[in-house]
Amino acid sequence: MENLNRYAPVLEKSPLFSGVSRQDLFSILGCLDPVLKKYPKNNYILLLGESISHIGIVLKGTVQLFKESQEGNKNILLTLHPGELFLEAQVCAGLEQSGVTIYAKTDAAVLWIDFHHIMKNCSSLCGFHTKVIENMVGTIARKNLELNQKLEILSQNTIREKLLTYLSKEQEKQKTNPFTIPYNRNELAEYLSVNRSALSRELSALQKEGLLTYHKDQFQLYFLP
Amino acid sequence: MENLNRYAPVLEKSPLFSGVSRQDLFSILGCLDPVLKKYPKNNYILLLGESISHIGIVLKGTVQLFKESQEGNKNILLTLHPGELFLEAQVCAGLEQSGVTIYAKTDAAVLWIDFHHIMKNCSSLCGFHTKVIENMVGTIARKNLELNQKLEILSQNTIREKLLTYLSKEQEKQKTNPFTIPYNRNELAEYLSVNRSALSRELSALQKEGLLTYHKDQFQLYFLP
DNA sequence: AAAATAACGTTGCATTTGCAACAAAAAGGA
DNA sequence: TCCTTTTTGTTGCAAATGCAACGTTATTTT
Repeated sequence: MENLNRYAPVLEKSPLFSGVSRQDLFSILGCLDPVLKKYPKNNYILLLGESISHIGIVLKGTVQLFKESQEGNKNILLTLHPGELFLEAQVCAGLEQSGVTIYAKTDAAVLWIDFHHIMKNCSSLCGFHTKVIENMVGTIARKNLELNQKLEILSQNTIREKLLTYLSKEQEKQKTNPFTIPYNRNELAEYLSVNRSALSRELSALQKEGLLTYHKDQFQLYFLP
Repeated sequence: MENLNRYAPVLEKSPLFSGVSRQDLFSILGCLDPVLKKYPKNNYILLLGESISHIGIVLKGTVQLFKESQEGNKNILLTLHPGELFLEAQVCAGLEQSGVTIYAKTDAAVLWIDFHHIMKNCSSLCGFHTKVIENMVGTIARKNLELNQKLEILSQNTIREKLLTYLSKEQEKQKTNPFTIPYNRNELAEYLSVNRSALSRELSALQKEGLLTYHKDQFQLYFLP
């Protein structure tokens, strides 16, 4: 548990513990029986098909979720940063095996918490537990809305429309106009499920037409979303 | 509350109350302070932008969720039947205004339950509450996985792959081999976000190649998923 | 039954996209 | 600094897709 002290700032700002004071945080953690694990850069955290019973909290580093097809193609589903949860939907839905692959893009640390420990009220800490459960529901619900947004992007039928939909949403989220996206070209192409060179082609066409400018992962839009 | 008696069978089989006996059901309902409302055929249940604080349970009729674009195009997101929940993700995520329009396709009845009443344990009924909360989390989490499945389908890059992915999943779900899909061609094309005639073209190609046979909404697969 | 409507399949053509190969630019290492 | 590796842009070509128009088959209505 002492090891966890250094991650207290991350845990405090984690959506799972939002609204919980640092003191209460450690009371709750003592009750949730969490497991801290560390993963070196470019190592797998969880493989497709492995059994799952715990939800994960990223404490350090960048963690990516992939969907692998039988042919071995990898498709980025999510990129996670410290404080964020993963596997919570699968575990809460009662899945027993992972349908995704999880990967440490940088050196990473993950806190694993058994789902049943979260849902079962222990007698002494009901108040805290209620808050944690509420936070977990909220987290899953927000992820739900995010998935809906990605569906909206992927259901556009041209690369141009996918790009404009994605960039608009990203710009609205960040509320600044030159803004930075969290993907390089390859990753963006994977995220949008399109060919990388076709994506580059479309980007320069959009720039030529004056709809936007970009450099690397910096974008500026010249149209109203 | 008496009015609710006639809807007990629907409520019992609703995912929100699964595993709850009829007796307990009414205890819980007394504590959740639900509001029953009826809507005539072809009337709006909720407009875009209206404030939301309650989750809905369809008690009777067919209810449709629409996404409206700025241009006014309406896009069916979901068609709901008795027992099913709606707005649960939006409300649990803390959204205060609706991003969708909801509509009574037939005469309908809806039970509205304040989200905060679900999450706040009342002193006397903790056991029931825990079950209801668990059900709600599970429902949102499963919807989450469904969205992930649709994302997997839409992230395939050819119509052929989208079709085969969709049909495989549908076949596995139904576990019978000549099986029936819930869409006609137009709806299937919309679901897969592809052109209808291109879809037909691909279907007959697949049939010609012996991978499957079909007639209307009946499909039979000749490959192992 | 006849007529009208809707659903589905087919096809030619224009556009979009994927693919591959290569060039240019940027980043990282020795 | 120089060299290597990675990232990004460019382009020709083939394949896939959207689009539109039309014919056929099912379904519904009168």
